[in-house]
Amino acid sequence: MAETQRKYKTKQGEAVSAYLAERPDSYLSVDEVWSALVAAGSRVGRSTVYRKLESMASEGSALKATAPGGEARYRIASSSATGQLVCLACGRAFALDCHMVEEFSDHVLSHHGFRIDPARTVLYGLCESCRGV
Amino acid sequence: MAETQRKYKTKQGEAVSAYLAERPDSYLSVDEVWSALVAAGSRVGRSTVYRKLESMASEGSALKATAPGGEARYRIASSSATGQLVCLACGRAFALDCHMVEEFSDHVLSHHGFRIDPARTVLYGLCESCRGV
DNA sequence: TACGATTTGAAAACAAATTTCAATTTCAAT
DNA sequence: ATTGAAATTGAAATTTGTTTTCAAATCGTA
Repeated sequence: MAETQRKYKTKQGEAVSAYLAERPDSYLSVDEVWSALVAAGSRVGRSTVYRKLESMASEGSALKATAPGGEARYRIASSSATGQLVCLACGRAFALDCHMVEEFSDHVLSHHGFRIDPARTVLYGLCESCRGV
Repeated sequence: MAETQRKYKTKQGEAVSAYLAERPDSYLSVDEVWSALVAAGSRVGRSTVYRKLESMASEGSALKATAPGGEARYRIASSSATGQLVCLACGRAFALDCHMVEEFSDHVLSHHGFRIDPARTVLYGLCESCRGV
């Protein structure tokens, strides 16, 4: 099991969360984060990036979406998005900022007895460019 | 790439879809299906179960949900449901039959440019009994 | 039945994520 | 500043889930 808390601040951990924070609306894969950091000169291991992103997700400071290919993607939690979209064609993830998300989940809760957790839910479909229009 | 069409009927393929049809409300992992079939006496390979479930999902006769754990789960496509609910606590799956699903996805398409595919989307959250009330 | 096309399945290949563990780093207490 | 216990790192190994390979078996049509 991955550790859920980290008590010491480290350069590597800071670099990861800083990089996520720089891209508030992108869902990034572990390797994207890792290779960007390495390209930028910080020497950090892949496993450290895995660990940091996972711990951010479990403490709520990052959102995690599992893309169709199977790899996890993360985005910083501070943005205002209410939902998560993943394109089945290109695999890219998008943040959805829409008042209807809350209306819809409220309705499902009151009328169907199920409390949707939007942070854990990924809406799959086709993004604008993959729809061919 | 997995084949998306199958032209010949085979015992193994029939066994897989028959087993899924026997459990209309369960999301089953590949290994659950495979070991149940083997336990029941039919000699079938794991790869065949993978292939058949994947082809059922892509032709629409099964629904695929990638669970938080990371492994894919499949359930037979049910006729009237407009959405799929999976409880994060107990793991059970529920069919959601709700007019707002269509309203919501229409809105996301027209206002946000993303066509949600409800058959491929699983809404995660807490079911009535796991909410403890 | 005979034939070409499809499917099977065991094993190998693959890919993403996790774990291992010795070396390093952090931070609080001197 | 120095110490040392606890936490973190990272390269490599391992695990886990899935896909591919390819020869053999099976399917369905002629």
